[in-house]
Amino acid sequence: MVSGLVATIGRRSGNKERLLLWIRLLRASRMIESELRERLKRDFNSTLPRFDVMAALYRAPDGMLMSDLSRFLLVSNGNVTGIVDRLVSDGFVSRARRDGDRRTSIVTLTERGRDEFQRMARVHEDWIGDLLGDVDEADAKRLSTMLKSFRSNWEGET
Amino acid sequence: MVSGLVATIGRRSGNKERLLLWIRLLRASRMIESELRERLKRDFNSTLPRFDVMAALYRAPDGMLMSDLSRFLLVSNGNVTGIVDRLVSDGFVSRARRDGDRRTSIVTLTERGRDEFQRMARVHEDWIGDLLGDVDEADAKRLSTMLKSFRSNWEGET
DNA sequence: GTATGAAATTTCAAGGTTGAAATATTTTGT
DNA sequence: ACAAAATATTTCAACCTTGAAATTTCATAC
Repeated sequence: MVSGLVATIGRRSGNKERLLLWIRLLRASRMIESELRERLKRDFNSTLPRFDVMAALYRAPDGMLMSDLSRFLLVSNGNVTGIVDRLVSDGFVSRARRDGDRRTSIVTLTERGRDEFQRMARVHEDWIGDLLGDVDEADAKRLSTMLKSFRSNWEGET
Repeated sequence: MVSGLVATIGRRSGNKERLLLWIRLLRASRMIESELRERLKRDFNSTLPRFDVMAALYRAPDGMLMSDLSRFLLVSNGNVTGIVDRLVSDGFVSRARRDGDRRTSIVTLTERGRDEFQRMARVHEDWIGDLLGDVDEADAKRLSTMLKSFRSNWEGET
């Protein structure tokens, strides 16, 4: 780390390819997200973030803390507050104060929430199958595997 | 299309794999986006949408119409208005009324805007190389190719 | 030339998103 | 017991995002 060459040395080969990959990755997920948003709105008068929260809660029958939701969904705490607020006022979700620790509240799907989510999930799976129809099963698996390894290796770097 | 089997017939095989792929795709791009957002804020006091607009304008020395930007970036018209407004007030971008058609205005990067974008772009490429470091060059190319075919085949469906 | 419709943009309300500050509660150190 | 640190959540301002309505200007038909 002695000369001005450091900046150059730091560059991996293949960064151009990675940049292109990132652009296409982003573009693909934007297109799909946009289509899903439209359909969720049209058919269920809902949104993707609401769907995500309900999906998380559906898989956790005993409920989740706000911070669990936030961590699992990779979004901020304040964000979850707002989404859950609206889901509560729609009767799909309930907050229960927990004795033992009065800072936290357990969030669960209501009966109505479960029903509504099941209706959405059924269609949602078909939509994805539809939107990703060009990717055949084998490719889907390979892509999936590549993306899986893709955890947050860089967390905590400068 | 005569029986209750229709719903089942409509399903492609491999939808489970596609669903998993979608979840991982979304998760990956969320993680990367979040990291980029943080770094752009920290080092340039900027945001991803601003970066995207500037990148588009950088590649179009003669400028773009608002609607070109909107189409190219896959975001709504109203959205672009706000982002460009803020870039203008920061002196990175300028709107020029065009004679011939007074409905439109040509948006271009200012001198300062070009400089600033170049500074950002240099670092940005390294960031992506860093964040996608686990994907080797060959995989990046394959993934890229798969995602490319991924245009909007479904546009205009029900 | 004048109405009528088309096109480009802006405005606006509602919701999503973050990061930081504020609140409330629990835990820990002494 | 008490102060201080840690934890869970909410609040808030600023920005992003959409879709629909409003505005301004242009093009077309008559």
